[in-house]
Amino acid sequence: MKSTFNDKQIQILEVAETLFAEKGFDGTSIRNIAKEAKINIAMVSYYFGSKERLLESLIVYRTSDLKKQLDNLLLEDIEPIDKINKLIELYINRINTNRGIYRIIHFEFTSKKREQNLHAFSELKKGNLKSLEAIIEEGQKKGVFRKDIIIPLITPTILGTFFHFHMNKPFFENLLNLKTEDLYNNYVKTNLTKHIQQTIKALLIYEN
Amino acid sequence: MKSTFNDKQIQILEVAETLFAEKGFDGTSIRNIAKEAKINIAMVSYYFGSKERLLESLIVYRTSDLKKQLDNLLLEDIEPIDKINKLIELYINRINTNRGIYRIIHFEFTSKKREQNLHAFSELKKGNLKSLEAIIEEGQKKGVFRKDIIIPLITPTILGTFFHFHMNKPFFENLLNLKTEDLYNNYVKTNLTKHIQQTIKALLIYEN
Amino acid sequence: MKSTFNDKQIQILEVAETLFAEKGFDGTSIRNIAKEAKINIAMVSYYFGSKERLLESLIVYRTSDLKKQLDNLLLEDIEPIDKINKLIELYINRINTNRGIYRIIHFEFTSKKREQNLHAFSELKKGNLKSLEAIIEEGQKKGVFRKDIIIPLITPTILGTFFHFHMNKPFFENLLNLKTEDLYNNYVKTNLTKHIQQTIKALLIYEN
Amino acid sequence: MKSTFNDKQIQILEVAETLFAEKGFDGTSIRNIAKEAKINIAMVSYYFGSKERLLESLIVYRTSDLKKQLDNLLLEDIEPIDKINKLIELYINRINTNRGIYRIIHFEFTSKKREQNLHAFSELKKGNLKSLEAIIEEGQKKGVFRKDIIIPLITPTILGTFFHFHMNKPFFENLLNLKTEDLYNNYVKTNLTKHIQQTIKALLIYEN
DNA sequence: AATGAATGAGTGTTCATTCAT
DNA sequence: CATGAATGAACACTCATTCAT
Repeated sequence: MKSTFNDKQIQILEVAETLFAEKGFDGTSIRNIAKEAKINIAMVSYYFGSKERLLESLIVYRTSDLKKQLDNLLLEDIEPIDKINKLIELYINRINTNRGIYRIIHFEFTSKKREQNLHAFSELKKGNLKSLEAIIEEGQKKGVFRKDIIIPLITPTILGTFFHFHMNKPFFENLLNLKTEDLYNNYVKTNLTKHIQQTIKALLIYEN
Repeated sequence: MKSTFNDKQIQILEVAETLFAEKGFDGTSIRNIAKEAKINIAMVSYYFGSKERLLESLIVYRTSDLKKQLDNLLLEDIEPIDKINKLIELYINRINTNRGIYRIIHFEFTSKKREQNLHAFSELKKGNLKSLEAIIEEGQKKGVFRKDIIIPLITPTILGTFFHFHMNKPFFENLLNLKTEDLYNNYVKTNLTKHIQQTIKALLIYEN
Repeated sequence: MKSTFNDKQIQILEVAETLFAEKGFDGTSIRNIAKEAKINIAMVSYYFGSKERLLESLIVYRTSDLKKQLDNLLLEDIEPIDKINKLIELYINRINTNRGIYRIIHFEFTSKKREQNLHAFSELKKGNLKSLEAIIEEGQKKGVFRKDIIIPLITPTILGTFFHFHMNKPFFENLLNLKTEDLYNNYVKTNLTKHIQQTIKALLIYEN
Repeated sequence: MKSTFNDKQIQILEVAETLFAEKGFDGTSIRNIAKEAKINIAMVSYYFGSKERLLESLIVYRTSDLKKQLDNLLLEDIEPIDKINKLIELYINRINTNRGIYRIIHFEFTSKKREQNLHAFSELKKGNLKSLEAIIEEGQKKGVFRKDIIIPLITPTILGTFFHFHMNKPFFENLLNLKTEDLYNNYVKTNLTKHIQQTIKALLIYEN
């Protein structure tokens, strides 16, 4: 799919992403965005119609290629548990790289106020769940995963663990002595990812 | 600790809690609060100094007795795994009952903008972690828990799972057919709690 | 009835009256009013809620005592034709003195956009019509007025003639050589008033 | 006079007429016009120079043939009073048919802000007055009209009555039970026209 | 101790117009 | 000749806070 956003729109979207992530949607003013992006205040309304629709555009802009990545993963010829591990890695890597947008999604699309706004976003979540179901059912057929799994609760554990860690970044930076951004990122990519993979594996495989 | 808030302050705090939870801190105006609480607009500044300090007061007001509950749990004479299960139950029950404040905490104290504001809140988190460490170390000594656990990552899994579920309430209500508030609450108290307990148990006990 | 407007509100109302009359409602900005009245821009919203409601308040402020004047006239012990003449004089004098508000009424409350807004204003018009009907029916009973009068069309002739004259002030000032405001006002009070009185008298009395 | 407006200009003029009549000049934006007329926003400035000059063009476009109609009337071989009646009918019919433009004229060219703008419009009014004078002087010479008439005040009575009625359309629709546009138009063409004709006749003929 | 009045700064949005192409 | 892109200024309105009483 070809992006429908032009250069200036992308510039605005990226500045908006940063600011929304830092200060929240309501905490960011169009003037903030305009100043940071060095564009005229009127441009946001001009290009996106409204601040609200800028947010929607931002979600579309950032999530449009996730589905493709998931589909590719599903087709790989590897064991189910490895698919799960790769899926976790993919999620965490994606979110950690695009921290901004996922933080925004996490914040802004959970309040009653905005929940109904983004049909596209709800569809994304359904698609993600479908992919996960496919993998787990494959594992169940092969007899390696337990059969009494509540699949929709897996995603909250994967994403929730990461988000809670990330949302409390300053706390964990301090606690785990992750003084630089690199140390933090490295911890996420190794220890945190591994923790989540272990957790999910334990849940999927071992008796309780 | 004796509460230092008078009746009117408490009235304001409770209205603020509801509104902050519904619309976020920036999305809630002092006017909203004043109108809802049927008090004068100047009262908020008068009683709390500023909107920001109202938020801080709110955190203090709502979290001051959590520590006590945790301490009591630690002293109970039951198996470590049961303590963990009770801890999970306590957390989820507390958060689910006081959704407002935890949602606020989750939202407002994770952004760069406000992270440094609440020393007290950081202390709370450290205290919580200490309690969890105590239980797990007890289980490790007794030989029932694995020794290679990264304890600080347990909390993100417990709380993150719950939060992610709760943040996507509309999505899961729809997906799991939880049409009423009662059905939703019941699902949280049974299925979701059990899912988290199983997850943590699997993680703490089984080899990987 | 005691006015419910305080000094500052009255100050705003009077400035608004002048500006709305000169430039129309849409042509006048809250900034214009604030600047002219030397008050803060926020005061208009603060005192009246919105620009629209400022206009409503203005109508109420200026028309609230007209009914009383009409009632007094009805009770006078004079001939019907003299009552009509006095009514015309009263109308013209009132409108000419309060040109601003009547110009505004004439302009702003005739467009579809705002017609329904002011119930009070519609009631005023009904009351005026009632008074006129009372006088004319009295004259008809006394046998001095013709019986085939369409009473509701009298008001358009009285007010319409005046308004059309007034709306084309510059044209008539030039045509009739009314170089000063005094000359203009005098012409209205004598010649124009007399013209309208003659017109209505001729209509009410003579056969066609 | 050959129209100097091309098709696109005429399209813009006609949309502008409708919108100006409905919402006033200041209440109508170039965007409104462009959208309604399905043309580019820049077209208005491009074709007419500015929004103000679009209004002027509109007046010219719509009033350019009135003079001709009046001249024809003057040359008819009928009694003066019949000429007056025909003149009234002509005016009301014209205005009622082209309500849009006359409403605009009535609204926009009477405020201080714009009065001086349209020389052409002032000339139109002078021409109209000349025609009326010609008819009345003819009647006076024939001895059928009174000699003490202030001719310039006749027009305000004719047009003013109609306008006041029309400006209070909703009020009279309700009062006179004119539920459909047809009923309203019919009332204007019969009752209102007749009322004005009677009024002017009474004024021109009967002693006071 | 409590509050109504008031304010300057800021909000998102729309305005008429310009200009490069 | 025509227009999409762009803009600075202005719009009505709301903000958190202050202050005299």
